[in-house]
Amino acid sequence: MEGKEQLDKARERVIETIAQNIHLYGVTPSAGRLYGMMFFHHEPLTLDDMKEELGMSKTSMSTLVRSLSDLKMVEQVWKKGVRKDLYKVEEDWYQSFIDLFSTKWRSAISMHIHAIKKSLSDLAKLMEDGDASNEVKEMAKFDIEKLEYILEYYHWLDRLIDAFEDHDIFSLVPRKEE
Amino acid sequence: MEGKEQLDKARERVIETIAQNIHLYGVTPSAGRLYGMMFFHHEPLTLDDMKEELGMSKTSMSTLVRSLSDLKMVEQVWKKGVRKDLYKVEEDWYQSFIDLFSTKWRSAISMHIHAIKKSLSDLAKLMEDGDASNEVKEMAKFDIEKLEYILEYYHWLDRLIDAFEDHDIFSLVPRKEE
DNA sequence: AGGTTTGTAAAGTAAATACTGTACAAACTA
DNA sequence: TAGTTTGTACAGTATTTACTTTACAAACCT
Repeated sequence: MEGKEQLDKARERVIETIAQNIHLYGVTPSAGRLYGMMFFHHEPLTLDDMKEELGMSKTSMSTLVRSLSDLKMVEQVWKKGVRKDLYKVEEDWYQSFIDLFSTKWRSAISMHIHAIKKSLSDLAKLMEDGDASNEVKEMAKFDIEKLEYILEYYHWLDRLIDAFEDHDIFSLVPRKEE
Repeated sequence: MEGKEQLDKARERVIETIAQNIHLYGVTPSAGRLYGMMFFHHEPLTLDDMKEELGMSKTSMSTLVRSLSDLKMVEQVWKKGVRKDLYKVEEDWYQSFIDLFSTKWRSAISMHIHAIKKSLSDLAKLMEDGDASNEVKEMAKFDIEKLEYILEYYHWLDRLIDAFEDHDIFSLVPRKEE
């Protein structure tokens, strides 16, 4: 197969770039390499295929492919007659990007909102407390202001993710440049 | 100072939530704790203040504060008469979020675009190559298609970040909910 | 100038994470 | 039914990363 080397080199370059930047998705370079390899495979792969391609243990393939699935970057496919689990990359990269935000940021936002609300309520009680020193109340007042500001910010983030999930973002930034 | 305990507890809750989610910014929980602690300090802090507050080494404070500065989450301030370096948190969280994307994604995008363009050009040469087998050319054709697709995607990402940097995003998702 | 103070580089240590090999349960095969 | 195959939990090892201690250069102060 004359020319296969050049082809592989062209692929390798892109795969390695993915591996080096995939930390933005919160996974390791190995996961990036796996993803990149799968990207250039036109057919779905089994764990044994991956093990073969990357020269890593099957256990690693299992855990890496799971982490990519959790991020919706890889999906399982079924093919009749095939017993092994098959996986392929999610082809819609725009959607993958959106899913990344949903999965990674939503939970963080709700944790933050929960913590802030609880603290705000505790501080409100403190402001009512007759025993609390004026000095403390003064600080509490500052904190309440700050917490209200960041609460607003997290609500904004939440609406931002809505805009991605609802694909409203494409009206601001269209998929194709005009 | 009656009530100080409750105040500190309310702060601690928020700080710990930041620490647990700061990995989204690509830094460690310690950096998150530092950031959170600084957030509730109304005055700028020196490295020694931080060391004191967190009970960590001064070297760690230096490296952590630098990583937060790189993300534009913390900024250095000057105060006449004070010899030590002073730092405070960037108050505009919306801007910090935008800066996060600029700093973290821009470089990744340009690396990707560079690699893809190079590989596309190599594959184009391969297609012209008389010696290359038809089988290889067929694969190369597939790869070119895929690479053109993801190149388009990265250009979209680039324009997306423009929309953040230019604050156009606020016309789609306003800061305050109406 | 000499003597401090301040921030960070460099080297070493402790802790966390990534990866492997073994073991086994669940699903399939005959 | 017993015998395979397949995916993953678990335990152990290797590598990486986070943090500390020591050391020192640069800036400041008499």
